[in-house]
Amino acid sequence: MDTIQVALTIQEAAEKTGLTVHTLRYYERIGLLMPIGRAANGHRRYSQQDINLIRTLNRWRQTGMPLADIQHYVKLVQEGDSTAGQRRAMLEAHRQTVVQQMEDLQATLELIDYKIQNYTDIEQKQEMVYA
Amino acid sequence: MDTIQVALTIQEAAEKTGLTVHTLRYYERIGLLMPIGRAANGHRRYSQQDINLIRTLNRWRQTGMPLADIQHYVKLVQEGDSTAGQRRAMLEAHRQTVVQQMEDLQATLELIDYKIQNYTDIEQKQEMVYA
DNA sequence: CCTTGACTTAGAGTCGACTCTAAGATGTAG
DNA sequence: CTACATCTTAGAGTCGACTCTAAGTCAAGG
Repeated sequence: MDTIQVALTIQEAAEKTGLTVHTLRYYERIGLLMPIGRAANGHRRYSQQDINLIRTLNRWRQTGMPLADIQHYVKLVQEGDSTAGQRRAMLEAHRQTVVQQMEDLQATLELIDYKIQNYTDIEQKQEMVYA
Repeated sequence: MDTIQVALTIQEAAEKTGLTVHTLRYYERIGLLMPIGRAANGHRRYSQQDINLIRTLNRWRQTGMPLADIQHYVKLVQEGDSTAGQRRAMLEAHRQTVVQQMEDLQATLELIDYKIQNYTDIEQKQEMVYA
């Protein structure tokens, strides 16, 4: 099987990942996403692997992992198999924060629903608790 | 029943709400949390109602509601019953973003677990997908 | 040949949300 | 009476994460 090696421009990569071209360059500058391949004229060329990595990083970012940590994670990935244990530890730590966030969101959801119910009650002439 | 009217200092309010005294003053300056009562000497005195409001706001904030929106919400609270509909609409909108966040977290959790499983497999001599 | 548009870099600017500092008032303990 | 803690204000500084600008390169179309 001969897989065609796609090589997206920064514009196309931006579309595929939901980031802006500015952000893609910024990520590269701070040491995330290194190294991105270049065309003969110096333009960036994003491989499918790059896109996959960026999509994964987006998930970490969306769930509150600081760029500094993501940076560390990517560095471990680049250092190869010997860092597998450390990466696994990072994932397990992040798993815990995600679980915690879900619990917080669940609690907030209950509060919101309780308050919405209060507003519904008010429409039936009851008194409202403050805020 | 005679409820004792507690009036906490800013220090005590900070302890009860998990914010710093700096943040409490900052929130007041930007028009959140107004008006906070004052002692004869000009020092802030936080009522139980203030503490309750701050705790509620903390939940909104922890779930990604921008301070500007929280500000708007508090303003509506202060304007009284006539704004109940608008407040309800805000809560319902925020409910949606919270639900969305939970879905994102769930998806990320699955990704994390999948990757952790990969690391477990690696320990049994399998190949790892990139990142 | 020249313009247009997509790219490049280094560096400056913005934004949200704090976080801290400086200078001064006041209340209590020794 | 004085030292110390705790408060007050206005305003400056920080931090994370972008976001934008300026100046320049380069390839393709008219």
